[in-house]
Amino acid sequence: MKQKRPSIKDIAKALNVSITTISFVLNGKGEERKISKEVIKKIEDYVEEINYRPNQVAQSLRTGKSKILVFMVEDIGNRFFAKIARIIEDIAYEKGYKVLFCSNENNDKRSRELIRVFHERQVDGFLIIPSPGIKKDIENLIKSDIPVVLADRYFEDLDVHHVVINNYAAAQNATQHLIDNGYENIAFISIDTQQIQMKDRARGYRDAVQQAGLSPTVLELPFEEIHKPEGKNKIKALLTGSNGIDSVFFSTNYLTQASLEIIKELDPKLIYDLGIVTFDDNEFFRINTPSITAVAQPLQELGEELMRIMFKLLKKSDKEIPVIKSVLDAELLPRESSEKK
Amino acid sequence: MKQKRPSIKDIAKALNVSITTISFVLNGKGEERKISKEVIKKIEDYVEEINYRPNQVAQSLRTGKSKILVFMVEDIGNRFFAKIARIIEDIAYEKGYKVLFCSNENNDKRSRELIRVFHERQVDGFLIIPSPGIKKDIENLIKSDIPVVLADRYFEDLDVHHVVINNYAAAQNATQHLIDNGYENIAFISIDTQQIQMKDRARGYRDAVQQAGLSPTVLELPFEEIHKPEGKNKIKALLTGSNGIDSVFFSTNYLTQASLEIIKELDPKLIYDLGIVTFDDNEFFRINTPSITAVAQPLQELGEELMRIMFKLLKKSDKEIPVIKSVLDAELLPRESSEKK
DNA sequence: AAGATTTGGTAAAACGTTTTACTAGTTTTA
DNA sequence: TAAAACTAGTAAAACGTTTTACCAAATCTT
Repeated sequence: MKQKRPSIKDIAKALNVSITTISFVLNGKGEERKISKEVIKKIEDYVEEINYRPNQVAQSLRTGKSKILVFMVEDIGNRFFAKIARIIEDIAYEKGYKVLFCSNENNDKRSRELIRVFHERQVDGFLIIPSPGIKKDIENLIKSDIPVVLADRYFEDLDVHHVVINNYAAAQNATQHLIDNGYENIAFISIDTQQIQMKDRARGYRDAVQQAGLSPTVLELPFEEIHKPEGKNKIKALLTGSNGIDSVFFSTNYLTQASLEIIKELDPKLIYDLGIVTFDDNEFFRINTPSITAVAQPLQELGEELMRIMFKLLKKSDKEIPVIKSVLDAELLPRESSEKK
Repeated sequence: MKQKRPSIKDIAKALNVSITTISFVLNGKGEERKISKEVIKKIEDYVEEINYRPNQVAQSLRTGKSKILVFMVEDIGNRFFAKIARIIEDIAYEKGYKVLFCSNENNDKRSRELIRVFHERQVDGFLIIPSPGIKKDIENLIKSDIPVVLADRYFEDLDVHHVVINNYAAAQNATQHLIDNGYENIAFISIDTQQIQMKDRARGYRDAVQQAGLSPTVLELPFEEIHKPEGKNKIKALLTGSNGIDSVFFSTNYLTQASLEIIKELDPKLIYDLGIVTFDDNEFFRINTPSITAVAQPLQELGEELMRIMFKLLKKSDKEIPVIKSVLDAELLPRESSEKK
């Protein structure tokens, strides 16, 4: 019933050749190893006939390569990461690699655990959206000579391949867009973190505001408060306070989402008056009334660039390759929410 | 520099015991196999000290188990699947399993290829959202005695574990909701497919409409037309035609998304007049003005149920387990888009 | 006190590959 | 014509585990 899959040994027995010969033929080394045309043909035909497929686990054990990559993100349920995941998946499969996705919750302990687990499993490379405190772990990973490419953010004092966007310019540009449209009291709502991408966005915002002679208003929420009452209340306070905020720039998609809900709850009319720009685009921003102005990250390009670097590293496992720091440009998509009111 | 990871053999050498003994201890069979307390302690301490981790590839080769599950969806970039993926991921990791996600594009060829590839890789189980024509492949998979659980849809004439929602009731209920709110000319926009979940939704719609003495209007788009001009034009025609449609029930999230865009483009006011209900919820439906009434599938429950069945199968690989057909209830979330106008 | 059982282990095979080192026979070279 | 080189392969080790089958010494049983 449950007959086992044929192995090289079975083929060897059936064809009366050694398993070595078969292995050579299967790996395209037939010519090189001076195996005769007839034997090659005989083996290839038989392999075709019984639909033999090498056992990849055995191959992995022997070669130390698994043809599996890991893509570690904050949350695979989040649109931004899920979309990139899909792009990466497609590229990887084309080249015979599989991708394991995992969510680190932007949590160091969880990141560490995941890295450990996959390192044990001999994955061939890591694509990582790093949580704030795993610099050491990334460093160790690289020391053990396994390809690592970071995405979305990186560590300033650790030389490792990464592809990010120009957060500073994008944020400055987005803020300037609000200024150009006549907004004078622009708030910046962000996450309280030391991560470089957020710090760059804050810098971009601040510089734009200050250069325009306006004064910044910054609200930075702890990551874990975002979906809790504390966080909500802080956002509410900012929007309804006596500070005269006329527009908001959100640094990331889940803040926008949470805030739009609060705005709707607070006063359904408010959304028409408030100027809004957000980081990270979403199909529903186009559909929404008013449609929401967004800084769209180049997801396709980002995924492609990540994989381009990864495959480069996989080819030359040597660290001969100088560190690649790829910086892409985001695109501001002006929509109704940031028009002059 | 690149010192290799310690293996059992290294431990054996260091402690002067056999690798057998170490293996027994590591697998918790120390007591059972009458290994002395001291030896057990010695081994455990040393393992801890050098932070030894067994090579999982070797374990897989030997045991035939990989501790990897596959979750095959239509598109991991789609919110519905990404959210379930996240839930599944969390449950799996808790039990020491990893999950490989892959997107089949609802395409049979791609599904087949993916199943083959992962079967070769000795994954321990498959969670599949099947494309229409892979019944045979699923059947073969089951024959080779590997756990398979289908989700979202199944094949009527193939007895295999699955967890779905009660699409008929949910669609009927959603349609009835529109009827109750005074809509009289309700269109149903769906995908042209023989897949059971869509057929059930269509049935639910038809029955509700007919029981109310109204007449059905159904538009079924070929899957590949959804994001193309052909599809768009058909939707446009339906919405602006002389048929007097006063409301629409969308059978799936990407249709809703595409249509909302068309509606906005066509006439920004239209969305306030048209009654709208959609399958699959989304955070932005709450935020949208008007907020969009949706049939929310119980994602958490769905993921949990899938994994509950999967683990049951993994324990008793025997097919002793009678086929589990789990049917969950979806929840209608009435919002502004379906209110009486 | 002789056989049976228990204790505390160990040796070696096996999982399915890849790869290194070898060989017997044939052909070429000098 | 003897040495060198090539041809067409093969045997066996290795990757790191698990597991079966075994063993010698100690203890128990009658």
